Amino acid sequence: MRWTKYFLPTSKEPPKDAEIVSHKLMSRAGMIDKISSGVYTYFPFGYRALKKVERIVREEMDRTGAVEFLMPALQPASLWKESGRLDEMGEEMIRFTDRHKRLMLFGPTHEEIVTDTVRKNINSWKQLPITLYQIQTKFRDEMRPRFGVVRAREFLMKDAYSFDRDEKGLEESYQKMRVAYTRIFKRCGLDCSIQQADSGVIGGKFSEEFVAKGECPELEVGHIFKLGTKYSESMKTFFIDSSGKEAPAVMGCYGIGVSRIVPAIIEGNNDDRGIVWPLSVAPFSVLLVPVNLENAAISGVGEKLYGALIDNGIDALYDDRDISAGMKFSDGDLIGIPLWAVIGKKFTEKGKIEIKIRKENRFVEVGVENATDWIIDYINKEKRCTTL
RNA sequence: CGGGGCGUAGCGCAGUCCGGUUUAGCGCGCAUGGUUUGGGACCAUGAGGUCCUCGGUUCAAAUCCGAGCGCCCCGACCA
Repeated sequence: MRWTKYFLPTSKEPPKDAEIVSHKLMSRAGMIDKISSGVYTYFPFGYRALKKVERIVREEMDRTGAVEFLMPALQPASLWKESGRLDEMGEEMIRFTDRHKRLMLFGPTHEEIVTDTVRKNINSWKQLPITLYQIQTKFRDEMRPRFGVVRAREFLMKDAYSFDRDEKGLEESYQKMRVAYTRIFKRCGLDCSIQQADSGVIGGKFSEEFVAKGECPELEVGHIFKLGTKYSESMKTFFIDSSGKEAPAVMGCYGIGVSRIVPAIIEGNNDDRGIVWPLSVAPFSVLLVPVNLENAAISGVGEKLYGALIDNGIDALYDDRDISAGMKFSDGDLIGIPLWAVIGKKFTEKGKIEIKIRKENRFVEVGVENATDWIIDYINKEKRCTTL
């Protein structure tokens, strides 16, 4: 991507309402833009980070054998009446009456829908166990949104629901998810602890939450629940077991605040100059910095290197703006791309590209012809470390 | 939802107490021209405003009064 063709508005000053470092940096680095209290637009740079996280989540969920699908954000209140949660959820749930005077809501979570799906389509023990998941926008009318996208009223969530024949099966499904969660957060560069938690409105008998470390008092980035038969009993989700008797499916549900992971990563990966992305979730892997575009030799090599990186499938951002070197470096630090390839002084003096490793603040000089290979090697090496 | 604060150019703010030299300013950003080009450069010129909205007081309102809307902070709440 060429910076001049991209939409990446950076700024020196954080917005006045930003309190925590991740919120300040996400705003300054042109990742998000507040539209209303707790409601944000993801700008392209922020959206890329979100998609990187989403991909890791998806890969790890698929690895457990969970099956991806998509439920509606818009839901009829009637299903919630059935489960008994219509009154329980209160004002946090965004409700409205449609033109037919039917009470509708924007889903804050999806136990009711998925339970309905399973009761209509699964009736034998042979079809179990199954775990379904989706990555979708959730709506919660938080009393007090804050910390940027950390506690928003509209946010992206991965929610998974397991259905088992019995308690033993639930235990297995639950443990699979627990392992997957650990892998997901590790791959995202998050340092998480697992704590036993209150199950709240979701209910069930046991739950654990994954809490990311950082100055931010929130997060919690994931929460897994053993629901048991709370929903399957109230919503009559029964199957015929191997002895021919009717039994309620034993459920678990597992949430990850996908959009919350992004600020959590930044909380743990920044310095006084800006974000320091882990390679696994960085919006771009490489930042290409030609120091002076009016120097034909520099811009020539810049173009060549950019082309070579793109041809090799490396997601590179080419800073082709005609601005001072200082500005490029400052913006580069702010947006925190892991690898930089600087074409400047060392190039005009001795034909070397300077590769900066952002997190180590270390420079490596590489000959022009070796730069692409060096970068590819580095990226592959890092990938091996973080894929486990 | 209780308590507090704020709303003036794209962003950050001063001016509001004490109404009138204010043509409503400053910094950043933006545009044009020139000098620059390894850590947010400099000079010159310029564009950009329903002073949150509505109503009231007054000869006169960004400034005083009332209502509304929006945003933030503290608390309570939060799969």
